[in-house]
Amino acid sequence: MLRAVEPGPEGRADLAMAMFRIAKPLGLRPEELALEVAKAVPAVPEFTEVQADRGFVNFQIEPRLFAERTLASVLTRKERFGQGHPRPERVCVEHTSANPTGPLHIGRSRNTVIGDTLVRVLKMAGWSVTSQFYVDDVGRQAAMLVWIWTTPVEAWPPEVREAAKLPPDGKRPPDVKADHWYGRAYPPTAAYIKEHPDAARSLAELSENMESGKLPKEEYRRIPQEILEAILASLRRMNASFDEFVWESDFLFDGSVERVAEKVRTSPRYHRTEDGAEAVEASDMGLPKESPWVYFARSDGTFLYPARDVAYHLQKFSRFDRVIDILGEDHKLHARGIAALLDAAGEMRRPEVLTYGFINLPEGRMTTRGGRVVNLDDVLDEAHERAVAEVKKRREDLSTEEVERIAESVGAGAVRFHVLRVQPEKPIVFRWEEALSFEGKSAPFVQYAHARAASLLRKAAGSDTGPRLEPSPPSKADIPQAPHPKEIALVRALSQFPSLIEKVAEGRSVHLLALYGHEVAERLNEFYQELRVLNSEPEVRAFRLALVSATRQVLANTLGVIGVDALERM
RNA sequence: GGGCCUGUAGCAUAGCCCGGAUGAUGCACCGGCCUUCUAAGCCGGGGAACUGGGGUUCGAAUCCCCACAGGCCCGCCA
Repeated sequence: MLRAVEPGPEGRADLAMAMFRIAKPLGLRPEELALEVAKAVPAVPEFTEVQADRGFVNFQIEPRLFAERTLASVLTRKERFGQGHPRPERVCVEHTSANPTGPLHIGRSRNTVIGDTLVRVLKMAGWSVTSQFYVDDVGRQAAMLVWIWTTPVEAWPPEVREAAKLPPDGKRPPDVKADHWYGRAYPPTAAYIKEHPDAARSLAELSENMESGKLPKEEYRRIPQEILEAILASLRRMNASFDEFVWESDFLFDGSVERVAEKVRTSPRYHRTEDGAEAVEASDMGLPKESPWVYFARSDGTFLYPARDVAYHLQKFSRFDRVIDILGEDHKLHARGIAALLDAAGEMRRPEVLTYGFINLPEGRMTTRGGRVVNLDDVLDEAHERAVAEVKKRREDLSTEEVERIAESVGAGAVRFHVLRVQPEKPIVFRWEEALSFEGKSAPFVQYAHARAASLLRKAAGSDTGPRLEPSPPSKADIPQAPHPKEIALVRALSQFPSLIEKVAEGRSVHLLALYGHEVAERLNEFYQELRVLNSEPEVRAFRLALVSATRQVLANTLGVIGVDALERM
């Protein structure tokens, strides 16, 4: 694709056209063609200057008109600035879907940050979006939770009891969240079962009773449910939430898994091993040639996870036009297996799979069983604590409650922004100092710019404790003959928001939103440093107030899309 | 061994899909700026032949091939 007109280099041109490609077939020198073209462009009010420069045709945009149109658009559309036209398709975004066996670690939070941000940006772009969390309450790890926690603590295997480090009375202290509490026994139980075949057998039996419905689901969902609630509480701190929860076991009981299996058995891909295990052949769908099998049922007849996941996806396709899954890169191959099973089940549609790289620690990969994990809650708590110290350092006038509230927004925002700003496929090495940075490319930097703008607007309206001034769009007469370069740069940044939303929604490149937020904040800070607003000359005051108001709005919209609180003061 | 992804200043990143005009930003470093709108800020400076090697092109960080390095995966687990 040939992009005829593109942004020119900073300071030289607002828009530029390269002549090289066009010049060649015409047998002309690009430099000459540029001169010709520049001469031929008719004078329009949008451009102040059209010039040839070494094979490029450079355009300068008329700043007053540009400012007038941009500010009018922002100030009339307000929180809807950037909103795309409604689109008829329904989209489902499944993300996070963490097994409710313990607390979320920071690595898994990347799934949430990417997924929740994508949901927000797709909504802004005009899609109707439903977010789903797939709750795994089937299989070994779910059974393990039931197995250990329905047994009185005194009856636990001693090594499990010791490794779980429960208090002497074995009761959960009120300040310990359910995910952290139940999660304690999980790794030692897993280790114990590995060592003890008899335990493994009784676990398998329990698992079977769960799947067959002998054990009522209310019974075995109790603990996963509690853990899930606790996980959701942590996610809420990061402004992430879900529209729907889909329980894996439901597909077992409504017969949909069985129906999938029946369909698949008629497929040419279908394969049954000598032992009676069932699989599908998928060497043509990216599975390794050495083991092209996607197993969906064990030889004892019980179903494997892929069978349930396919049933789940068929349900998604029955309700949605587009299905997006956010997965860790370790699930890439499984996603191909699901695609193969969907194919065998006669479903031609495929989920769009977005994968992201792991968050590792400087000393290596995070492992729950090795005890080398950083929990999301710990990161959020630490972020909160550091933010409290920062806020107190600069604001002595605020109440304790307000300091707490601001610190929570700043801390959680910093964490979310830190994870968001990196292109998803890149691995991240988690370092505390970087994750909890409150300056530079960070959420607090953007929040700070928003708070500055908000403060200016309140003061312009009369009082720092009152409502913000809401200027109407400036008329051309209000706009200075020659706006300051800092003003133009700011207008230019604001004008890019709608097309950015479009681009991010289209390409699912959510990290660009964080970068854009930083960009706008930086432009505002530069403007703020150089030019006065409140006590400026009367001929520019109205324009600057409108510019500040528009900037605040765009910052608020950007922060809204990335899921970070836009603060009035900090 | 095979497959997918990544490799850009001391560190962390954007740009790569869709090739263009002196490679952008943050942290760190050096030097400035709080008696007027919040210094979580601003201004200035040093620091990169974009992992290496070939190729395509008027032009390559960007496209193609090879090599090297790192991440992830290759279960009748989920």
